Amino acid sequence: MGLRRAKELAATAKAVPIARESRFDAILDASESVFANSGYDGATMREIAERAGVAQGLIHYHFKTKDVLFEAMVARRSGHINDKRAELLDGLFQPQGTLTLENIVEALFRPTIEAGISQANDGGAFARILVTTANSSDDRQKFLTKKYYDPIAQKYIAALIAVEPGLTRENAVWAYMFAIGVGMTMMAKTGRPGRLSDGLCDDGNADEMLLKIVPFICAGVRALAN
Amino acid sequence: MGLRRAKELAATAKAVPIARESRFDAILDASESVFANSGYDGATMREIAERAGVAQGLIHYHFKTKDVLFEAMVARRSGHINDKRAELLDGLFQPQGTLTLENIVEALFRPTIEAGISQANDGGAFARILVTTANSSDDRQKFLTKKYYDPIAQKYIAALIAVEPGLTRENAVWAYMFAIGVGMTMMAKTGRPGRLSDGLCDDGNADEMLLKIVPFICAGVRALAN
DNA sequence: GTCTATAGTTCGATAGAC
DNA sequence: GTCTATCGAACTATAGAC
Repeated sequence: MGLRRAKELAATAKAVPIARESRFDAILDASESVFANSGYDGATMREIAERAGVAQGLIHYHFKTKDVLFEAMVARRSGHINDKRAELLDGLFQPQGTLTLENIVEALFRPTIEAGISQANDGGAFARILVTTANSSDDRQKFLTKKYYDPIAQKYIAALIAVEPGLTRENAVWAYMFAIGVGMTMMAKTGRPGRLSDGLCDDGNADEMLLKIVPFICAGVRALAN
Repeated sequence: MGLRRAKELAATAKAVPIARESRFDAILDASESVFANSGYDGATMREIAERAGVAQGLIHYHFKTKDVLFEAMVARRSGHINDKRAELLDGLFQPQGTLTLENIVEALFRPTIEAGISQANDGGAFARILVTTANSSDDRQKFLTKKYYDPIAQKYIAALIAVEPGLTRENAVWAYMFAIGVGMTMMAKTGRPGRLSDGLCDDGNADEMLLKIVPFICAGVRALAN
């Protein structure tokens, strides 16, 4: 039952195990890298089918339309990433956790980074989708951001206020948006940092970047919390 | 001589006066809003023609291909914005100027903001293009970023080091990239800040946002300059 | 569930009248 | 310079055999 499974995926947004190698999953994997490299409109069903090693017709059997495929792909991986984010954040509030601004910011980005690295086919593909999705004014992407990312955003905004009581709610929302903006430069993997620095900076190395990003964001947040 | 004019536009990247109302300019104006709302692949020549109030064939007479049109549009406005940026930055180094980190960051963003606001047809359209262009891994946009935005980026990176000698070149490049990332959240106009804050934040108000962004970025830069 | 073949649509670009 | 009309290619989606 292909299409039903795809719709469940999109409806629940839960952490469906990202396992290989049914053709169904191969299509979703291929979607990630093709959509990431070409955008929604630039991507073609033919290219996705080719990359997945299946007939084009099979994609329509499983997902019916390109739109459904796109949302199913976002749902599968964002469910996984955001569950991890929520789990890390909740852990910081537990008695054995250490609720600091630094830990919050790290919890915000690490799941995305690790999801990108652990991808077998194309490291960072989904991160690039996440980036353009979260920051697009396109209606489709606005809808998906609202559905899959706004709820977890609210949890992080509340956490920022918890560790920095000086933050008004307004400033906390700005701070969260700015943090996401900074994170984009890490996740987009444009190669621009390397180009601008004659190779000193490497936006392919997520751990090194986290070492720069976390202090940058934390200082910025505190500047808004006076 | 339409196409020649378009190619000169793309080749020089100079501040061509943004004047209306030849059909040539009407096409460029329409391109901005259509490309901004739909992306390169999502935009259609038909929609641009309709928005410009001209026949579709006329676009091809002036610009030959969609690719040339896109670059001509980027060239026209980025030339204008980046000339202004360079002028503001150079002014800070003059005897009568005040070279501070805050002033540098403000000079970085204000021309883009004002270009967005002063647009008659669709405020912020070009800012959205700039955002996706500068942060895309797409080959076309990578090329345009390199051609139109990397030179001015180097000037700003040098300025950051000038005011914050503690910055290594590597950290200065990261700081610049992060600053651009933060600026995106301001320029993309997704409406997300308003949604997340129940209307407290308004990403349509550029001046209010600058008041939040400048302290955030300056604190972040200084955190990397120890 | 998976494939091949193709229908139906839309798009970028061109031709040619004015 | 500007328009109308249309070509040829590429795309999404469907039909039907296996």
